[in-house]
Amino acid sequence: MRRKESRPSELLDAALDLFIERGFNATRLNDVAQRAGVSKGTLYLYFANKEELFKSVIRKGMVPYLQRAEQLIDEYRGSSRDLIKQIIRGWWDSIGATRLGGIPKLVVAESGNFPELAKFYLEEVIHRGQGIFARALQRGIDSGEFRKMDVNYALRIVIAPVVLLLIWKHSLQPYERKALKVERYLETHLEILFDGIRSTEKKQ
Amino acid sequence: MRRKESRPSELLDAALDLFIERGFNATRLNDVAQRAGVSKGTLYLYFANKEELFKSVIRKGMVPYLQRAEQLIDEYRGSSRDLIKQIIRGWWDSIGATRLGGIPKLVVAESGNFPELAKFYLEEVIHRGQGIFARALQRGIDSGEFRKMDVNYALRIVIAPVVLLLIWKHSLQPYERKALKVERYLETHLEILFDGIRSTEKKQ
Amino acid sequence: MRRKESRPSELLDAALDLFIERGFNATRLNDVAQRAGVSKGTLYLYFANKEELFKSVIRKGMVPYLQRAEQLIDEYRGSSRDLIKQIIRGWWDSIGATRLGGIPKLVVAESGNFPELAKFYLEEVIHRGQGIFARALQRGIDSGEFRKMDVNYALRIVIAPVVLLLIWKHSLQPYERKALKVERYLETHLEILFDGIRSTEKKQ
Amino acid sequence: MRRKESRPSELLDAALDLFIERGFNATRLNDVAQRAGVSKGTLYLYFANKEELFKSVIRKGMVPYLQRAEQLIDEYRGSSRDLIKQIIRGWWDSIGATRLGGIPKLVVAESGNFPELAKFYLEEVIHRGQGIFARALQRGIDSGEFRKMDVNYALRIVIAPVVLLLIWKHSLQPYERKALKVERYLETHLEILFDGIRSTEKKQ
DNA sequence: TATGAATGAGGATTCATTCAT
DNA sequence: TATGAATGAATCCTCATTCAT
Repeated sequence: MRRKESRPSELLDAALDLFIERGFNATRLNDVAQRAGVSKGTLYLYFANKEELFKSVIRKGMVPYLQRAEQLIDEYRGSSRDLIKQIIRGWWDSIGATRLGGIPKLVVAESGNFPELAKFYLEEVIHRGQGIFARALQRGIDSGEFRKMDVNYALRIVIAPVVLLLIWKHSLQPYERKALKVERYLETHLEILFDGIRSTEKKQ
Repeated sequence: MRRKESRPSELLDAALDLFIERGFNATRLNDVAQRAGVSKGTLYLYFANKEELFKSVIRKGMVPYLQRAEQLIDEYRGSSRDLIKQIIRGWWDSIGATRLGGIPKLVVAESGNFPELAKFYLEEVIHRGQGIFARALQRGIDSGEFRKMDVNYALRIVIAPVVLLLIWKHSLQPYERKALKVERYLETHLEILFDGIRSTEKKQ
Repeated sequence: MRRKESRPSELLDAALDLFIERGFNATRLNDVAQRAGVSKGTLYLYFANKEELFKSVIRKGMVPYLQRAEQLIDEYRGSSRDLIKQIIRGWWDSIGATRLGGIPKLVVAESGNFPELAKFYLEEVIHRGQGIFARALQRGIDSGEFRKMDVNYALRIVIAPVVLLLIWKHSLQPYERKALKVERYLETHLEILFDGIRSTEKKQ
Repeated sequence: MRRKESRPSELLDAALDLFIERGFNATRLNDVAQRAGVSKGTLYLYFANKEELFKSVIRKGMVPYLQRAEQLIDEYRGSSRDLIKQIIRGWWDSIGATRLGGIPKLVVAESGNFPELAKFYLEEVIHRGQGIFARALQRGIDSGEFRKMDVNYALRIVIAPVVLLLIWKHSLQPYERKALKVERYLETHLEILFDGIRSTEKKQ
């Protein structure tokens, strides 16, 4: 079969599965090739080496969502509270609940071995994601919905439980007896959060 | 000739350093041995294989702190708010700011490859740590300091920012331009948290 | 679309360049194809495999000169000394100073891996070349110009410095600080040679 | 078996055999190890990689002879003609007729792939060897035995037939029907040579 | 004829583990 | 106990060759 265009995507798909399932080191290129239904050599037609394949997997996985989130925030008309809720829920639905949710853990695990990847991820994903939350928080402060705060630190507190949930799900959760109820987890987080950052100025 | 009793401890120390610095796979037993000042063969007198060494490193690292935290909570007499603050600050000071802080990231990264380790860590460290926060939160609810809530989920929200901070510090932080101010980060977290979970019943 | 007749020649040209530049093993068929402006597959339309291509390159390179040298000796009317001079100078000008000069080194280097090529080269090039010098020397002996000698050995002494010069030029010379003056080298060789083989019978 | 000291030498011996027999590329490290009676991994205890092994083989092979030749020339008391004869005959006996005789061809064949080796060989072997002949020739000129000549070029003519003989023996000779009589070859060379360079000044 | 995507055998290299000393 | 030389399984990567189009 000969299909140059669709190949890379198929290879990345197979690679994503295996990298998430086994990590970088334990993933055999042979297995990636087999899962994609091609031979080992074919991988090398599209990716210079294992490392480049890995980086491509990460790149392809995260960027699309960020674009959608940035668009949402540009167009949103409701309360900032609802905006943040929606971003987080959307995040979970399109990343967290899918295979892509394994990427953050993967990046964390391999950051030491791939400085270049770490930098790329930091700038193209983390900083960009932080920017989204910074804007959402600032929007709420400006509107009087949220109290004044150091946005750069507050945003980390907003994000942390969700990121850790992702990491958890792809590391220790599988060994846990009872499943975590994601819905309730996020709800608890958002409740505490919005109570914790609501504006107190005009409240009685 | 060194005392044989201290030998395993020296090996674990050297191994901890390297596992944290390079991860499990990239750590060469040769280097561990060298750093401990012994030969490669000697490692095998004390640990059956690399995997056992790794598990021992993790075991030794985390348990002592938990004991202290459990003791603190038994004896504490002040407000629950202060108790939680103290646990978190103590956690940071005795774990987060030391080499041991690298362990959570390490466990997360290798959990897929070491199911047994994952289970051990889950039960001996995570569950035990969660228990500490569960008790502290319940204490506050019982005393009317905190509002009623699902303690099992709330405790995760309490812990998440601190754990993620640890993971961050040992993964992507090193590639970040400007350092994160831990003090302010924790402060922001605690402020939002205590505002978010304070009891509203009797407040004016 | 190019004329099909010239295609093989273009391929051989490209191959010669690369074989001489990099040797047999280090020459990538991909590069040969690219340099000839065709695709890799096309090579296989004209040559069964890399080895056949290699042999064709060698064949094509050396044979034409030999024909000219044989013709020269048939027709020559001057002294044998001048004849030999002319053969050697012609050899250098039409082979040594061109890309073809790299062939002897190539054959020497790969002879162990290509017995068939070695045999071909031995018979079609070496023996034929030796025949030329044998005739030239015998001609001089017969005419009383040169002293009697074992022509089969003497011819090797005549040839050796020139062949080694070729090999040298394509192996270690490139790493040498100062260039060798070919003109003077050949001159020195011929001077010693003709003094060494001149007839002494009727002198003074 | 454990014998750190003698190991490298055994490995180099095995490697020399195979490199000469098959060339660099076609030599399998596996075979080298087997011939030396060790495992593949053991090779890497003593040589960083195949290239280093190759260079070590060359280094070890040639240097010892040069030292002996230099010593000979320092101490020699007879005629320059006999000195040169003795050097060449010694060269053949201790290098040419042994396994070591394959090294020049090897170096020539691989020079393009190993610039570093080429430079090393050029300086440590070729230049040093040329120096020996330069001194011997100059000695003869000074004593009036040889006529005046450009020593730097003449020495190459002296050496060429011997070097080419070595290369020949290890490349195309094996495919030749009848063996070359080395003795007569060298004799022929020396005869022509000494006749060609003898002093004519006072000779009657 | 011509293409170039796909193949897969083959080999260098690494390193956890063993074991004779 | 301690050593460190020796092992060899395991895997990434290359590239000549094939063949569907």
